[in-house]
Amino acid sequence: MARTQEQRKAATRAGLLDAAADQFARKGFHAVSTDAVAEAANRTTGALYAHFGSKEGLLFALVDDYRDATADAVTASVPDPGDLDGIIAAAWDHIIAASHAPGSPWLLLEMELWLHGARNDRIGRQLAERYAHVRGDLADGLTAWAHAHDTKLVAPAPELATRALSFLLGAALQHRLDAASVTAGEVIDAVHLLVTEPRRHP
Amino acid sequence: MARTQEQRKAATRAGLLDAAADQFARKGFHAVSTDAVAEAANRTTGALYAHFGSKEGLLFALVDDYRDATADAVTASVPDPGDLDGIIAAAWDHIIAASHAPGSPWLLLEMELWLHGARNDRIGRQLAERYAHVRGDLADGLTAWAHAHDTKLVAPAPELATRALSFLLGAALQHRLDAASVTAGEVIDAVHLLVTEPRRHP
DNA sequence: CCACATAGATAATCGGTGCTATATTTCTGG
DNA sequence: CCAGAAATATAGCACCGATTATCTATGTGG
Repeated sequence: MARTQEQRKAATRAGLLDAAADQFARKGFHAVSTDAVAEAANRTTGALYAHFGSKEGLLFALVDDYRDATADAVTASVPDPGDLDGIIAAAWDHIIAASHAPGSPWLLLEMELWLHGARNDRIGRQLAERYAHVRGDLADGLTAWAHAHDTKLVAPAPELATRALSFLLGAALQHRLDAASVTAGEVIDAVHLLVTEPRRHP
Repeated sequence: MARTQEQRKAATRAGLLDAAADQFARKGFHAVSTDAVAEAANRTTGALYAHFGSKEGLLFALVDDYRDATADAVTASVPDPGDLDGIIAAAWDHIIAASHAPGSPWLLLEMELWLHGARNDRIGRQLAERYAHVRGDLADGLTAWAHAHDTKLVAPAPELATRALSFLLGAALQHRLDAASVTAGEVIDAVHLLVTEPRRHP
């Protein structure tokens, strides 16, 4: 096990952040003890405090990492930009399902962090950047799609991106509480409607 | 002060619930102590525990009350069913602004409770009912509007209600982190688009 | 190999918090 | 008015959890 110090450090840091993400998502920041996070990462609070200084520092680091890491995860998971409905369906799947690790409560962490962002300026700014980044990627995807299909977008791409993201988020919230209340088909229809030229004439 | 016991009790209960709603919204359930809630209501933890038995009991009661109280607040706040854009604008204002008490973090409480609902079956069911109720009211409003204007809705009213609610929620989330990222006009346009027959000129 | 530096583990402190047992105030029925 | 009941207050306990010194292990440069 001749790991370099740097590797060791990075591994613990990553492990702690992963554990924190998981626990914070499942139980909420304040309901999770530093011991619980450390134990889940097979480390101790000593390591945690050496890395992050405080429990809040752990949260800040998590938000930072989170912003950089998952920013383009949604858009990257999209298969190919051929079929718009396919893209929407993939995005929807990605949001409501755990995406990466099965059972990982993605949406829960998203909302947990959103709440902290709404209550803490520093976190709020980080998240705002993150959302802006996601919208940017989405907007790029839309313009690329429109270009590839020789279609004109009904509104500026950034606005359409905001539209799509808004709808997907809100639908996911409702879906989580009552899966029957929102079907994938309805989501696809609605986002399609928000983004494309109306097919019918007045 | 010859208040009857019943009045006293009811007032205390209401005061505690109000204080809990406010504090939970601002800081989060686990970050708020029972003492803090009691003090904010000018009572003591003795009264709190006599009424709700436990801190979690207070949360349950809050969710219950919340469901019944604010269910039709959104739809009731709508001025008159004449102008659809006006209705949407009012709903949007209601969601992003504090609605009732100025400065009351409505959306924060909404999301705080949503998180607890996603983590706790009992709360989740309550909230699911609440959301269903809101959608129901919204759907009724839409059918009434369509009827009054002799228009046909593009899809079944319940689906349109889900659409509108989805978009409004998701837009509110983004708006809270970055007010500039979502404008009222964009919201109105989008919801309009989701609900009405496509038309090229106003 | 060996001193040093760095990463991580241990264990104790200390304030805070949920909750309970008991006292006190406030109403009600006679 | 006055018991008894109901609503709320008071005080304190038992525990937990964030933080911090301090100690041990692990890699590193000479």
